Amino acid sequence: MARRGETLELAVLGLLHEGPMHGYELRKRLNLMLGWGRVLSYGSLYPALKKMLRGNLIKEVVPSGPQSRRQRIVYEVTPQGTEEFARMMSDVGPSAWEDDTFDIRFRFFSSTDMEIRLRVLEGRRSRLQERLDRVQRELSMTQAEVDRYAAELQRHGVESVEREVRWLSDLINAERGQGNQPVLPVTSPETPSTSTST
Amino acid sequence: MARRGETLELAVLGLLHEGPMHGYELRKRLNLMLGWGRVLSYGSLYPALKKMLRGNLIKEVVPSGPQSRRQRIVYEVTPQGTEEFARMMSDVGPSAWEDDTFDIRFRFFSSTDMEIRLRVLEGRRSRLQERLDRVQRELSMTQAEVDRYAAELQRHGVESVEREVRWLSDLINAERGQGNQPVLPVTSPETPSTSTST
DNA sequence: GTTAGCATGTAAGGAGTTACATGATTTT
DNA sequence: AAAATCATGTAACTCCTTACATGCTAAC
Repeated sequence: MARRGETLELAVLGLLHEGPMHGYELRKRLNLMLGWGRVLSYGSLYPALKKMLRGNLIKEVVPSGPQSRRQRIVYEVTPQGTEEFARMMSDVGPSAWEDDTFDIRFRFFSSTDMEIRLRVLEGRRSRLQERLDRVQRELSMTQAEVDRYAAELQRHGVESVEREVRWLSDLINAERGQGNQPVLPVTSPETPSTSTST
Repeated sequence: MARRGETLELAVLGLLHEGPMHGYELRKRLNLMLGWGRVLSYGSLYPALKKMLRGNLIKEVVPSGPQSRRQRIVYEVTPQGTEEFARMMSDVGPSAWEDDTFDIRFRFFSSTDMEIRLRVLEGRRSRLQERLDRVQRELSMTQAEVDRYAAELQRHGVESVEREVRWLSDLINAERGQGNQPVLPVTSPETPSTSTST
């Protein structure tokens, strides 16, 4: 059911699976992936880490060297953490193709199997398709007086979403054709606007 | 200084300037513009309307017809509301080119003059450019082991932001060349990836 | 040795969601 | 007349940010 707030946990567990890290470092990496603009504050991160410590998902690493270079607290994943991460990744509910969550799941796709990946990609795609349909429908009703800038914003928005749909479709094909072709997914030099008229 | 939370107020005032509306209707329109996926809950909207009522930014409209078709409460903007809206729109601070806020400001660009519009567009553009630079810089450092999916996500992200930068540039040019050309801004069939190497 | 930036943390508060609760109007 | 959906509202809670507070370590 993926309660809200698992997003950060998922991201942290994913990153820690790539190696032990301290909070400050985690934040830097999270900021690179989280929503492309947002920055995560310490006020969110540290309490979350504390909570995960209490839940035994992660544990503090005792630095092996003699002089410990104390102060920074390095975390690593516990077996329970690994289990929980796997559970979260394979728990494909509607929230998995939400804007925020999708990126994080995608980022850690290597940790799941193709079946899950396909379900997430396809879920995301139909979610976007729904949005397009909804806007298109809504647009044909309000048609009357349209502000110039409002219209331009709609146009650009629709185009962006259509673009992401194409991206997802390419990825889905790549996953399906996996084994035959080189799996480097796409980088198509922009599909030349395959008529998207109503 | 645009305190956070003015976003919704701005959107509501903007919409109400296009005509009186009741809350339910407002929500529908807000959902079409707000963040392209998010839906605004009543738990946000109605308290916000109450607050704006108290602040005299909007007022209830007494339905003119004889049988009032009661139940829905139609709002319209007060002179103070118009004033406040103008103030907000011309208050161009860093928050004006934040993801959420930018779209709403753009949506109501018709209500401001070119000077403001240009400042918002240019601000947004440099904000995006900063992001790109930051990622590019960060990317050259972490270069080591890159996960396939992580890399693909980065690639797609960078491409999307670059795309938006081009869009903004076109709009800026359209604003500047305003009066000469027909101002319908662009719809360029995808600039063929002008090398964005370091 | 002092400034700059690394590193961790907490408390208060904002903005919005969920869930709940209710009643009117339109459709079937 | 029942069901659907329009329409408004409130209370509790969640997630996150801001602002504050503190100490270590590296550079100059």
